[in-house]
Amino acid sequence: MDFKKELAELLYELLDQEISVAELEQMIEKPKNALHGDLAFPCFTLAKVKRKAPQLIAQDLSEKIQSFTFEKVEVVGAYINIFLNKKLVSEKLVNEVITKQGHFADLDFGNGGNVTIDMSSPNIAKPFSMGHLRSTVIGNALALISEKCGYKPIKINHLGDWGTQFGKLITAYKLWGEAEKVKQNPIKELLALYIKFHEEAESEPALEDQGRGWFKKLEDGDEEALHLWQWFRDESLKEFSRIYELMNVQFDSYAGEAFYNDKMDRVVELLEEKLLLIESDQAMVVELTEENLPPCLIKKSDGATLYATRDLAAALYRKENYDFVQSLYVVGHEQSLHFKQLIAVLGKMGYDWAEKMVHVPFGMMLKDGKKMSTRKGKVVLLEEVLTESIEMARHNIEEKNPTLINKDEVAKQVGVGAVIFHDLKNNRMNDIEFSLEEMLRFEGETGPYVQYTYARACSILRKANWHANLQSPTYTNYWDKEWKVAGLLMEFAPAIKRACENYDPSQVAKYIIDLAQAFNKYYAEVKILEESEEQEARLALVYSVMMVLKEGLRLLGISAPEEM
RNA sequence: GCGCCUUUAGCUCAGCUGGAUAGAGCAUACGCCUUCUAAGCGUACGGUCAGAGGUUCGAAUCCUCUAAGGCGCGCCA
Repeated sequence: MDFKKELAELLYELLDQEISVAELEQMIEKPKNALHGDLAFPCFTLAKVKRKAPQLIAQDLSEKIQSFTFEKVEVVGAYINIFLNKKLVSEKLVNEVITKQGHFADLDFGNGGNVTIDMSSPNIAKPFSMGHLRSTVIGNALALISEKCGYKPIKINHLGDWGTQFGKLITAYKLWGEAEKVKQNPIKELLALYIKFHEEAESEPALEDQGRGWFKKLEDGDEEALHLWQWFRDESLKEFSRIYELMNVQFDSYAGEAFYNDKMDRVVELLEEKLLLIESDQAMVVELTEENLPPCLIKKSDGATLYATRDLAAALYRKENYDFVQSLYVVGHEQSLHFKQLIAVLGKMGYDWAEKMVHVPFGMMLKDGKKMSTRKGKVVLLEEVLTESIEMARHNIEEKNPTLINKDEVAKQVGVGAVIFHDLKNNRMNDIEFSLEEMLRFEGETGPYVQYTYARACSILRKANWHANLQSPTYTNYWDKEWKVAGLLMEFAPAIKRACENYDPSQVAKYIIDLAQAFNKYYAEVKILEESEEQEARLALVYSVMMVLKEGLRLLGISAPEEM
């Protein structure tokens, strides 16, 4: 179903095999303006090789291009504009969707290779903020997309369940905490303690030392410290799982930072063996001057380990356990340097797989133009946002479709879908200014818009009592009005490929918006349920759109209600 | 100071490996439900693609510099 390639092969022969098919394929483009056809071949570059005016070359070539696939070949200036045979192509595409259904646009370049995805990774004893939403939602979409491309994703929730903040938290709890209050409202209470610690520490610097002290005890296996830590962790996980359930995100592993506690000595030993570890101001570091990077800190002066140490241990563990062909880290871009260092250290250790590790950075969620800070209590809680969004969806249902049966379920799908889509529709590097209003917008380029389009398509099929028939029907009509929609079906696979290769789910989001827009225009223009000779073909097209929208939403981690 | 990222319509953003008059959504104004879900569709309005050089037949896209904003730069993660 690759018309670009077909054209390239044709041109290859016409141009006396002087330019490779691959190169020609590169030169063929998709015109922005529909008046310019479906494929275009600019002849400027050929002018040099052929030593002939590009317009003449275009004219010359156009006369020789003949194929059943192309219904019209036009020359405009130096461009050859090619119009695909709408009927042939549309029918091919629609029939392919009907036969493959959800597997339409499946790709196989992943070759079954394992891809570990480090994602979500909220911090224990802290609320699940909007910031964590990005990592969760992007990671989940990347997992689904890479699976669609033939990889085997392994989603790892690298929980922030270790580190000096636990020392601080234990200190705070022992000073001001009450067991009852924590039991009643764990995250809120623990967060309050954490904030209080930082407030007090500003005037009482000794607290910081106490915090470090308690963390050291924790690392050394002090019973009281361990007990409190376990308790904080359990309560937090309970709260997180509620959110994951709401968003329909599952993990293959919850191995967080604490999991690597007993695996770090080995890293330090390996570094020593390879003579990479050197002392600097009583701390142990790996110098990265050759790589033009600041040194990577492996051990603090008090002997305690650091983030980098744990991530090295995690990388080794993942390589040994999953033998990944790619290892993704969906982590905010403020940690870019850390990952550069991490990869550089692994490279210095002689692991060639270090280059298979990819930091997938994303912009920050801002509040009033500034980064949200847990310590200052300036966070927006994801659960509250989701709850509001669901309520809003519910409200809309009551207003627009009061007779709907499973209102709660649909409200959940739409509300959550709005939040996820809002996060995924733009380039992940953009910072997002948090705006509840924006997030709860259900019109225009939004998740609910796509879901709504899907529901409309479902509704037509339901009323027509149309079911996919694998007999590969033939259609007698022409596909003029349908062309914009049908032609878009062939863009689905390329969009998925782009999304996978660039770790960019927004490619899929943009594609389904385009398809939904095209379909809604068609829907307004053509009364599909009106009896007509084209009806069978039209219903098949509606089915195709329905299928692709559903699959596109699925790849983003969004479910599609059949009615809303 | 050094490094990374960002800058396109009033706002939020697209623009795939450079190609034909720079596209959506929101907002604003007007229009379209006795007929497939109006969470929709249409029309209008809206642009020195931050600025300056350069490469090219051709630059929002590539290179250099400048400006503005963000993030990071050894014992936090």
